[in-house]
Order: sequence, then C-alpha cells, then structure tokens
Amino acid sequence: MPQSNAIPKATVFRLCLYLRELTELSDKDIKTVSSSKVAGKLGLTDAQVRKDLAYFGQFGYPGVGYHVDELIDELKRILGTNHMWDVVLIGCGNLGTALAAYKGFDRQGFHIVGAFDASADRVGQKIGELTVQSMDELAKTVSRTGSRIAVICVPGESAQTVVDQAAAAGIRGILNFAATAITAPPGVVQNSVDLAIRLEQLSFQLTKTKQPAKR
Amino acid sequence: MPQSNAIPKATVFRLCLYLRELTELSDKDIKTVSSSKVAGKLGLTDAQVRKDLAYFGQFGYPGVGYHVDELIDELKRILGTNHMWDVVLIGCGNLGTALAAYKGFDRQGFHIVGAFDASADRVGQKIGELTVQSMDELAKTVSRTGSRIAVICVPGESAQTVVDQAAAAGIRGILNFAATAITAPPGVVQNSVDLAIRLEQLSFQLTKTKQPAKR
DNA sequence: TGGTGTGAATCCTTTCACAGCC
DNA sequence: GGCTGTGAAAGGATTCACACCA
Repeated sequence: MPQSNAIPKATVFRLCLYLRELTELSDKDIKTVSSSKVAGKLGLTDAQVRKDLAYFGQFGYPGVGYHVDELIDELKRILGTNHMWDVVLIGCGNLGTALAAYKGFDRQGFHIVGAFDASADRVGQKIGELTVQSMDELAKTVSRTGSRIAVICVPGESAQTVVDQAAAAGIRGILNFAATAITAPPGVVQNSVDLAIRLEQLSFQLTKTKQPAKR
Repeated sequence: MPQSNAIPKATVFRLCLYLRELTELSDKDIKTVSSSKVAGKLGLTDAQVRKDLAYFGQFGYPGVGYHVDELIDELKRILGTNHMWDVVLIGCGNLGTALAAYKGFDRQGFHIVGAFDASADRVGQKIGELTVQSMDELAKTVSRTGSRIAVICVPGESAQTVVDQAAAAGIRGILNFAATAITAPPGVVQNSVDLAIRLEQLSFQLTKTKQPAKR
C-alpha cells in the first residue's frame, strides 16, 4: 500500500532555498522571475523548480514567470512560516549562546522565547535579552508561551534525556545539534545537524577526487 | 553516457553516522556488531547498512557481524579522516567563535589552525588559543599550514567574496554557514549549512501534520 | 518568443530475498 | 541459528519533451 502523496524531503529543502533566493530578489525590487533564473542561481534545473512547486499548486504565469512577492507568500504559507514560531533553546554552551544571538532565525520567523540549561552555573546568566532558566522551568515556559519547537545544544550524553523532557513538556519539533542519534517520541518530529559530519563529508569529497578512478 | 560508479551523497552521509555509532560502541568496549544493530539505532534498515558498505569492500564476517574497531578504521580511511585536517575559520562573529571552541571538530579529525575576520575590531582578539588575523594574511597562513578546508561564517553579503579569496589562497573545500547561495570555483567543493532552513523544514513538518490529508 | 505545467521516460536508491558462510 | 553480500525487483526522484498560454 504505497502512501504516495507524500512530499519528498528534498523538495521541502529546495522550497526553502527558493524562498531565500526570492527574498533576495524582492529586496532588490525585482518583480518577476523565471524558473530557470532561480534554478541557475542554485545549480538546479528549471524543470526541477517547476516540479517542486507543482506539488502545491500553479503559481506561475506562462510567458512571464513567477511574481516574486506572490510566490514568497505562497512559499511561506506552504512552509508554515507566514506566522512567527516561538522556540525554546536548551543548552547554553558556546553553540547555544551563539544561536541565541543569531539574527537569521528571527528573520525567517523563529523567535527564541526561553533559554535553558542543566548547569547551575549558567542559570541566571543573561544571553542578550534572555535569562538562562533551570530545566525545572521548561514545562511551565513551554505551556505559557505555547512554544512547539526546541533547539537542543547539549552534550551528546544528555541529548536523549533532554529530548524526552522537551517532549513531555509539550514540544512537538526538535532541532538537534548534539552529535548523537536521538529517538523522538511518537508525534514529535526531529531534524539533526551534526557539524562534524558536514566536515567529514567534505573530507570524503576531497579524498576521493585525489584518487580519481576507482581501479 | 551514465557515469555510474559514483557514490551517492546519501551513502556518504550515512557512513558518517555509522562511524559515530561505532565510536560509541568502541568506547563501551563492544567488539562486534551486526548491520541490524547499527541500523536500528539510526532508524535505517539492515540491508541499507550493508549496501552502503558494499560500495567500498567486504568488511563483515557472516554469522558474526562487523569487528567494531576494524570497521572504524575502514570508515576513517574511506572518509579521509584517518589523518587530521588543518582547517581555517573565516568570520569570527558569534557563530564563528562558537565553532572555534567546538570540541567535536578536533575529535573527528579537524583542527582549526587559523581564524580570520575582515573587521579591524576583531583582528588581534584571542579565541581560545587562536588570535584573529586579518584577511590579508589568509593566503600566507593557508600555504604555510597546507590547509585545504575553510569554514566560512561571514554575513551573506560577503560570502561570495570570501569564497573567492579562500579559493585563490589555495583552499579546496568550503563549509559555508552563510545564508546565501555561493558558487565555488572549479576544483573547489562546497557544503552549505543554513541554520534557518533547518527550522523551516521542521516548521513544514509540523504544519502539514496538522492538516493530515491533502484533500 | 519566452515561459509554465505535466505526462512519459530515465535514472537512481532502497528494499527484498536468498545463496553462501561461520 | 545468525549474519553477510548481492543480484533482482520495486519504488522514488529527476529530467525530457512538448502542449499550451501570454
């Protein structure tokens, strides 16, 4: 029984890229754009861009292309970023602190409303406008703010525990920066970013191109 | 003419996951493991694990599984992390500074040997053991250390310029954290991480599961 | 002419299923 | 009995190619 109307993960990723490109165009006051223009900037094909969009409707104008601002609105609606998301940050070490200060999140519709850490040393410290809270207060803050998303920047050893705590507190989506596999409870979606792995992938590409043929 | 002996990008990514899992097992003094054990932890199938490894050789023992430490060595060799890579960091804002302090890079074989920033305010500041250098010194440092990889954490507007400077200085692989599409010159490989996009992907998943059927 | 939307064809990846081995 | 390695089959994703529209 193939449940065949699912959207490929790769398509969702590319929609985010399109949104980013379109936003740049809009900032430059460009009003319309073709699928091949967008594709060119991103190293994709024009057919790919049109197919990706076709999953969600017909947004283009034959002979013209796409209206930039109109397509931005559609993409935001599709991605669910037409409204702001309240996000909590768990783990306030170097990386967590840097992310709390990162402008790009707010710009794309994600606002950090609480910062938490298990270490008593860090609780009470200020990070920008935020004050680091103890983990005990997580559930209260999540329910008060209605946050659905948590960004987790704790050491690998504590990641699974924190995931479970976050889920119990009502979190429904997790962006995980810990370098370990985590299991999200049913009903909770998860997206992991392992920074070291991104370098390993580069290393592989650099290594294999040195020995060009398999032989 | 299909050039069919290429390794899928997804396979490389999973190899990195396998290495991470195996390292955890090795730390626990576990000597052998089966493909289904590894797959289970990562939410994959056993056949997938075996197929991925089969691109590179036969590493398993029928009836037994894989020798953990042996497979770790093979994976490191395949990924090119059996030796350390010297890496330069360009852009020393919040994120760059956090990455400079990140332990996970060193642990996986990547050592940051230089930090650079275009802003005169930051040049001369200390980040851990490193002193932030001016961009003028990039080429000299790259050729002195033989670095092949750059991690780029500059604002989107300057990303492409920095990429070109890095490539001219002799860099061959770029890990890009700037939230913009960059074009790497021929012979330079590139891997981009857009943190906001990872949250957008989560947002999509949370949004679509709310309206379960397409209808 | 320049561009979209989309079935059909191709290409790639994953899963199945089983021979062979310890 | 348990597990690997691997052809064959199935399933998805991308590209092609063209009808159609402004």
